[in-house]
Amino acid sequence: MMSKALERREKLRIDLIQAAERMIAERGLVGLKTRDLAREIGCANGAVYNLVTDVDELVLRVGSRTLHRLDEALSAAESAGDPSPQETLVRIAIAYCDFAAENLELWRALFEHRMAADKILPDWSVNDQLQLFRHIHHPLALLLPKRGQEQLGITARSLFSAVHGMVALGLEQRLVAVPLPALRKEIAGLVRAMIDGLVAREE
Amino acid sequence: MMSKALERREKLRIDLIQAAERMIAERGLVGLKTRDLAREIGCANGAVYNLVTDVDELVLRVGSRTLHRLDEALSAAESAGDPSPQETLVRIAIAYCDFAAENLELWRALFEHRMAADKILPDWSVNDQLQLFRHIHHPLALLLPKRGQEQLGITARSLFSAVHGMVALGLEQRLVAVPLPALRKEIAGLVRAMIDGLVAREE
DNA sequence: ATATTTATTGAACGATGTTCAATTTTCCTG
DNA sequence: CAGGAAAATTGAACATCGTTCAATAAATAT
Repeated sequence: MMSKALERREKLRIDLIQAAERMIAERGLVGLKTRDLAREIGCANGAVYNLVTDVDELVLRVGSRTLHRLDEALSAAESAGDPSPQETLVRIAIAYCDFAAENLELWRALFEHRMAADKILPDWSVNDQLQLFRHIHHPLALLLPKRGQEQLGITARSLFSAVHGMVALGLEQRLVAVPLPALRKEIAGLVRAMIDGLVAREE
Repeated sequence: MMSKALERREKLRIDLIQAAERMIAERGLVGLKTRDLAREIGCANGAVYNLVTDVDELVLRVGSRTLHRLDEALSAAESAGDPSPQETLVRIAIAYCDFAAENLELWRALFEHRMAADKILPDWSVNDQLQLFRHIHHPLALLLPKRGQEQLGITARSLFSAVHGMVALGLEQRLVAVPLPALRKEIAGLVRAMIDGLVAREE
């Protein structure tokens, strides 16, 4: 039942996604071109649309891979080192910063990509994204024991967003680019301050 | 000396920028098309390039207007209400959030727009952007009297970036959209926590 | 008025994402 | 294994962009 053809298709699909990943990493989201992809994986331009319905889908598939790698990086930071919740949250924030710096274009693609407003993004893509807050949730629960799950989720999201903002503007070279070590130090300082403030207000 | 022609040109240029502003506000940065602009201001497609060298320049000009309006909104928030530095900073953060919500596409265009890597952005555009941290700088100086100008500038930038991150991810409809009142409340809470934490660490 | 300088035009160019009829390949059946 | 059905692949064609530029029109200077 189409085994040979399906195999080839599947292999090509993987090649395509990897090629897209390389291309985004090297030239940014705007540097992703179907004709270049086709040439790189050895097929016709139109064949890309046999493997993927859209470039949108392609970008989402690359984004899924990026999110999973990011998830691994945050998991590693979560478990390694000082187990106190404060320092765990600081490590996670620094790990987020480092991942963004080391995977700048792929990380940017996660947020820069805009789909047509009418198209809804698939479930697997949504789930990928929501997993990120998970890492913050647990240490934060230890620090803020009086808060319910709901409130905790919101605060986790806020904390994540705040760090994201520091990384996003910090790595923007358009303005004065902040040197990475300085950025890491700033993030650590502000995360500690936020935690102190949150814990103090809790009591 | 070309007075009639220069007048017309100048009027057209203003029309063009205003039309671009409307178009971005209505359809986002991706909805900005030179042919639509030309039709709207009543000139040929190619004439757009007599008024502006690029669409890049056009986007930057619209961005400059947006930044100035944002600046006004933050200035208003800075002076109105409780003059304590804590509450002033909270008001500025909320004002940033409100401005972003009310000018969503124009505000997004400030950050979504990417120029070709080789092109350098003009001075007037850089200056516009650096003004924003100014609003935070003064109240923060009152709260952290021991810090020098340099350190203060960095912290101001971090605080701004953190709020920016909360607004950016909070207004993203791709994930679970946070209702605006909830977002405002979250921002106020985290800003107060950050300030408390920063002040406590200062001593 | 006429010549010269300048501004405006809109057709054309080169990319780009996407589609689709024609072709080639793969698979199933007798 | 042969040969027709089914499916996959192709690459030319389409629509839409930003951008350019020779030709035209307008404005200014003489």
